[in-house]
This record gives sequence, structure tokens and C-alpha cells, in this order.
Amino acid sequence: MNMESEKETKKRLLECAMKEFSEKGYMKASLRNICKEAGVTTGALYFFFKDKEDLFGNLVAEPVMGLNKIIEDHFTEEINATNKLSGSDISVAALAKAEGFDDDMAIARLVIKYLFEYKEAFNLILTKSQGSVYENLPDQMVEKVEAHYTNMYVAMKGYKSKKELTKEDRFIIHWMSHDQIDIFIHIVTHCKNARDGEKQMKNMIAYMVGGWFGVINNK
Amino acid sequence: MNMESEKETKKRLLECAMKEFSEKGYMKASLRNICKEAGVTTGALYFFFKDKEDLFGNLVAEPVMGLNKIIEDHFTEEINATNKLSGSDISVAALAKAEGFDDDMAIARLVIKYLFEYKEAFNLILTKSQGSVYENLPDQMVEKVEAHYTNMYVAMKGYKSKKELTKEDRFIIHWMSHDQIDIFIHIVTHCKNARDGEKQMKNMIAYMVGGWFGVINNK
Amino acid sequence: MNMESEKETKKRLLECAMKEFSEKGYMKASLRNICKEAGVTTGALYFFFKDKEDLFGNLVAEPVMGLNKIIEDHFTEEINATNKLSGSDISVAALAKAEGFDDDMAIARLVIKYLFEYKEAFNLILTKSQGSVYENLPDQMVEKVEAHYTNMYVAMKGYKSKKELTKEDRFIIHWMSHDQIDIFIHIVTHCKNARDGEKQMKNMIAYMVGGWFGVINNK
Amino acid sequence: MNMESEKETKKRLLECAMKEFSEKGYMKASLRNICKEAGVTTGALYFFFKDKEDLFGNLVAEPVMGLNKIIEDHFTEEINATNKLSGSDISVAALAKAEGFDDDMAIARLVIKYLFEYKEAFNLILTKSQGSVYENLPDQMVEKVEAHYTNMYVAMKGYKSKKELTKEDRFIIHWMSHDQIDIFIHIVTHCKNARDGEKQMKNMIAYMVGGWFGVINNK
DNA sequence: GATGAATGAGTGTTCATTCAT
DNA sequence: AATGAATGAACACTCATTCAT
Repeated sequence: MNMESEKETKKRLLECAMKEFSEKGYMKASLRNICKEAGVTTGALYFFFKDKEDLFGNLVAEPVMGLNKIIEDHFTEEINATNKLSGSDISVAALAKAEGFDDDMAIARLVIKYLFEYKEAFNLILTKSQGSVYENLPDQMVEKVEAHYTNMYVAMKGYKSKKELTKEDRFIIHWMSHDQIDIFIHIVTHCKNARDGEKQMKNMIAYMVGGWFGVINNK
Repeated sequence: MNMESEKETKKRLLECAMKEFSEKGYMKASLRNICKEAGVTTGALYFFFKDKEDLFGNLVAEPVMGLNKIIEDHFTEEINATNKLSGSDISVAALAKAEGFDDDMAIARLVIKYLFEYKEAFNLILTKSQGSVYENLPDQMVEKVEAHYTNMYVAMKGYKSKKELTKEDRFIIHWMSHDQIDIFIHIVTHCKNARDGEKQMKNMIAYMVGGWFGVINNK
Repeated sequence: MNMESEKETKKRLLECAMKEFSEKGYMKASLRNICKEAGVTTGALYFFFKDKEDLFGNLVAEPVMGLNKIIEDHFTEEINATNKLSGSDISVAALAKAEGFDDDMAIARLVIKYLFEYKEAFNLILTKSQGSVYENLPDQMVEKVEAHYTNMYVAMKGYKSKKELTKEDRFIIHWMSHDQIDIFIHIVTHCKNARDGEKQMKNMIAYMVGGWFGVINNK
Repeated sequence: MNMESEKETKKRLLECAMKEFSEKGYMKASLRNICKEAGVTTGALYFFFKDKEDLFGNLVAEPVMGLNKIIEDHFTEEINATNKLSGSDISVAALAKAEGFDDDMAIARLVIKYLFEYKEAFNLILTKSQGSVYENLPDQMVEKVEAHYTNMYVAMKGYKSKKELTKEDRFIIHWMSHDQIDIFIHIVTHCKNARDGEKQMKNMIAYMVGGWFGVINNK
């Protein structure tokens, strides 16, 4: 068990952990099983990882941070830009329409590419993390998108400020933000690779853009 | 513990189970806790319920079946109707456009009303059932809707038969079916009552209808 | 395992626990071992006791409370009595000398009798409780005695109030309080029964009284 | 980690061990923690020390041996001297009274000075050694003192030989020996330095001497 | 109807220790 | 002189479930 392993034990543990977590979910996954599968004792696992949460974290932390960075880099600067324009002129609406969604497609492509780079990890977080600290990740991402979408919505509706938003406005904005994230989740959990993902995304963007106009023009 | 309880034990167990499952989710819920809260021993629970799954089932089975009936009553007969029409004439598209969504709003109203009648139960199934046999209920409902939506999609696209459906078509149909169900879930988990739910639903239907046309007219 | 046990399992567990704790001390005692010895599974133990601490508590809590009551009943009322006399007259010193120690012998007899009633338990607390919540019990008892002894010391020294106490006074009072408790501990851990304990106690009281006068008359 | 450490690793390990043992006691102390604190791996510890017991021993063995030597140098020669005198004349009692306690004060001063020289170590042995081979050190020291005190007691009582000692005599001798050791323990655990220790000791010696006469003159 | 007792397998985690390099 | 890796046994504790009464 020396010649063959040589520092690969950790890798093996991570692989087996990925398998176990993927099959049973965070809570039902058994560290004993992971170790048995990896051919080591439980003590070995605790040499490499602090605890169950840490083991799971080693599988998903990096991808999550990378994704957060991508989203924040994109949306926060966009929010700043929009805020500077706020209250200015009619072209805001036009801009939102014309450029907003093109932009979205660009970022979406980026996100999808990233999601598939770490497909396994994101599948884990998105569908098997209940019980871990990552179980609310989708919600957290929705929150991040929501600020951006609120601005877009205000512009497209022709509101002069966020203060004009009704309770119904806020509800549908939340839904659309949720749905945007859900689209990404759906793609990464239903497509086998990034190319396929991007291909399907075209229709989904069309769906979402159609949805937006449906909402904006409603009543 | 005799005069006061008398056959109310089961009711009390169900109430406490609802509370425990809602707070901790199916897996983390402890039967011990439920019994302690209900003021009985674990043995009592096993007199009324076969096991943990059965206890959970008693909380949600009826609402689920009721919902299934509503959906099936509506969609299966519609599918039959559509199938008889299949391949016939241009009016199908018109019908889909004109009546399809009106119809959808009607059924949606029905569904929402029903969901809120058993709000607690549906919240349970929809957000706290991981680990139980109900964890895939949303997916199962998506499947049911999908057949109906496939027909609608075929009609609106002007296809002569389902055989013309591409892989991309099937993918977006699946997504839209999923999204339809998600709309219901979103409403029942985010609105406090049926009236509020119906109110928010108008925008969501607009979103969905907009999305459909976005997809149908895409490219 | 039914006919023979019949509600005696708890008793058997307590007996085995007493044995295990006495042999290995609180920390090194193994619940597994206790259960094995008692012929039940670990789950059974947890039916009767909340956790390790609770099991230990069941062995010693009652005796401890009883002892506390005896001590408090005796000393707190005596402190009240002394406080009412405070600052009054010379007879206080006389009283302390003449009656103080007689009184002590009376209470000592009471305490010793009680200690031997629960000999095993007190041996446990006094010598094997490290790691449990009872590990500081002797210190706590010292504190209780200390208030009483401070009053006695003040009276015997002829001080008008506690404010006259020097740092050295306080130190020796603490030591003598500690020693008083230690006498009880010594007796219960070195004598086989109450009769023997009382017998030895006479000399120990003589030692303590002699010590007091040695201190009071010092310098 | 080379330039700076260079053979200071052992010293660092000992320092960290002292801290850990002092905080948690022998049993609860974690070698892992000690090594982490010292900035080395557990393997390093095992290069310098055989095992946990050996590590603890390295902190306390030398002081313990030193103390033993002081006590033995003093008491054993005294016992020899007394033995030679045994059965001789009345002056023995006088000697015991007059010189015995003066002598005790001298040796006590020596002991206290030594205890404070290795204050940390003795605090460790005296209050944190449960679970290690040193846990009975106080008892061992009591044994050593006991032989000496037996002789003193015989002399003061005017017995012609040890054979006259009753069970009660032996009991109170054991207690007084125990108390003598306890006085040292109390001082080293309650005083901050040797000067303070010696100061408080005067009263304690007065207490002990008073106690002795109380016992000798009893009944 | 319900209790009280008990099972047995499982959980994550910690520990002192070992040893090839 | 020290590391990094790994062992293996132990730990307290929790769980759903069973069943005689």
C-alpha cells in the first residue's frame, strides 16, 4: 500500500467521496464507506480532511468560488454602470432591450462553460448538498442576480426609481431571477457537455426573453 | 392521558410529525422527538403507522393523490382530444394559441386553490421530502405535464407529427414543463394564501406564455 | 433475558457503572464496557440515561444533594445567628470556644453518618469524578464552610468586624476550611464504616481544635 | 524551520506540553495539539520521547527526584538517629518537642523553596497528573513522611516502642502525615512565590503544631 | 391502544502510536 | 532530525424499529 499509493490516497479519497456523495447525498453518505472504498482506515481520512463538511468542501469549494467570482465580476460592475445612468433618458429602455439580453447570452455562455468544467462538483452542490453548508447556494445566487434584474426591470418598465416597484413587481422579479438560475441548473444537470449546454441554452434564452417581454407588456 | 386523548393520539402525532418534518426535513426528523412532543412513546407511533415513511405518507399522500387526479382529469382528456385532432388542420395552432393558455389559466387557478388547501402538506413534499419516496414528486408531475405540452408544442410549431420533434425541441419542452411545475411550487412556497397566489400567478402566466412564443418563434 | 431481568436492567447498569467508574475514574470509564458487563446493548443504557454524565449523576446526585442540605441547614442558620450577635460582647469568643467545637463534633457525627450511608457514591465523587461536573465538589463544599469559619475566626481573634482580617488571616481560614473538608474525605476514604469513622474522628477533631488554637494564639 | 529551531524543537515541545497538560490535565491533553502548537509533526515528538508518559515524565521527573532526595536526606538520617536513641531516656520527648518542630520549619523552608523553583512542574504533578504514573505521588510522599512521624509520635507519647501503637494511633499518624504533605501542596498551588509561601507557612506550621499537641494530649 | 424496554447497526470523530523516507 | 502518511481501536451517542405485556 506504499508503492502504489504514494500521495494518491487523498485523490482516491476525493474520488470515492464524490461517488458516495453523488449516490447518497451529503447526509446519507458514510465516511466509513468512502474509506473502505478507498482502501484506507477512517483515521487516514481525518489526516487529510478536518471533518465531513471539509471533505465535501474540498469537492466543491473551489468551483463555487470561481462561479461567484464570474457572477460578481459581471453583475456588480453592471449594476454600477446602470446606477450612473439612472433617471437619465428613454434610451435606457432601449439599451436594456437591445443590449441587456445579448449581454446575458455572453455571460450565460461563460457560466455554462465554467459549470461544465466542474460538472460533477456542480451536480453535487445543486442536487446533493442538503445537510451541508452549501445547501442554500442556489438561493444565494438568486439573491446576487436579483439586484441586477431589479435594475433591468425598472429600466424596461420605464419607472423613474425603484420606489415605484409594487409588491407584484418584486415578486415576479424574484421569480425571474430564480428562473434564470434554474436554467443554469437545468442545463448542468441535463446536458452532457458544454457544447450541448450552449446549444440548448439558445432556446432557453429565447424562452426567458419572451417571458420578460410577456411580463413587461402585461396588462 | 386517557380522557383527554382518546383516539386523538393519532391526530396529535400527525401534528407533531408535520412540525418536525417541516423544521428538519424528512431525513433529520426524529421519530423519538415527534413522540416526545406528542406525549407518547415510540411504540404508540408504530401502532398507527408502519414506519417513518408511512407516517410521512399520512401527511402527504391524500393531497398528492388529489393533485394527481386534478392534473390527470385535465390533461389526459385533453391529450385524448388532441390526439383525435392530430394531423388534421391549421386550426390546431389557432386553438392552441387562443384557447390553450386560457385553459391553462383556468386549470392553474384550480391547482393553486388546491395547493393552498393543503399548503402545509405541499410545502413538505416540495421542500422537505428528500430521503423519502416523495422526493421525486415534482419530477413525476413534470412527466405528466410533459405529454400534454408535447402535443401543444407540436401543434404550435405546425409539425405534422411528434416524429418531427428534434432533440432540441424535446429538451425545451421538458424545460417548459419543468418550469410550469416550478411556477406552482414557487407560488405555494412564496405566497401566504390562494388569493395572493392567484394574483401573482397572472404575471407568471404572462411570463410563461411569453416564453412559449419566444421559443416557438425562435430562429 | 426477560424473566430474569424485569426492570432490574437499570439497577444492573447502575451497579456495573459504579464498578467501572470506581475502577477507572469518570473519564476512562467506558460505557461500552458497562453495558457489556450488564449484558445489554449500548442503546439500552441510553433508554435509562441521557448520557455519560447523567449516568454518573444517577450514582451521586442524590447523596450530594443530601449532604448539601445537611451542611446548609447547619451552617447557614449558624451564620445568621452569628451575624445577629456581631459586634455585641465578649461572650462571643467564649461561645465560639466553648460551644463552637462541641457543635462541630455534633455536625461532624451527622455528616460522617451520612457519608457512610452512601460510602460508594462519595468515594466516587471524592476520588473518581475528574472530568465530570462533580470534579469540583470538594472545593464547593470548602466555600460553604469558609463563610462559617470566617465568622468563628473573627470572633475568636476578637476582631470587631471582618474588615480587620488580613491577607494572612484569610489564607489560613481557607486552609482550615479546606482541611475540615479533607478530614471528612479522609475518613470516608480510609474507614470501613461509620462507627470506625466516628472513632477516628475524635482524634481528628482534637487535631483540628488544637490547630485552631495554635493559629489563634500564634505570634 | 531549520535556522531558528536547531535542537530547540525539544525545548519547544516541552513548553507546549507543559501548557497543554496544565490546561487539560494528563488524560485530556492531546499530543496532536502539543505538536501543532510547537509547529512540528507528531513523528518529531516520538523522536524525542518514547510516548505520552515519557513526555510528561520529562516535565516532572527531575523535580520529583530532587524533592525525594531532599526529603530522604532529611528524614531517613533522622530516623536513623532516632532509632539509635530508641528506648533510651526521657529527653527524647523533650527533644521532639523542643527541636522537632524547629527542625520541621527548617526543612519546610527548604522544601517550599524547592517547590517554587519548579512551581509549574509541581502544580502539574499535584493537580494534573491523574491518569499518569505520577498520580499517586502525594501518597508516596506521605508514606515517606509517615515513618518519620511515627517515630516522633512514639517519642511524644512516651511509648517505649512502636509496638504500643494502637490502630487509632496509626490512623492519626497517617492523617497528620497526609496533612503535612497537603500543606505543601496547598502552598504551592495557592501562593504565587516562595516568599509568599514561607509567609503563609508560619501560620500553617502553628496549625500543625497545635494539632499535634491537641492529638498528643487528647483524652 | 399504548407502554417500557431493548436491539443492533450505524454515525462522525479522536486518539496515541508507528514507520518508511 | 523530522515529515507525512496511515493504522486500528476506541469513543460517546443516535437511530428506526420491535415486541411482550
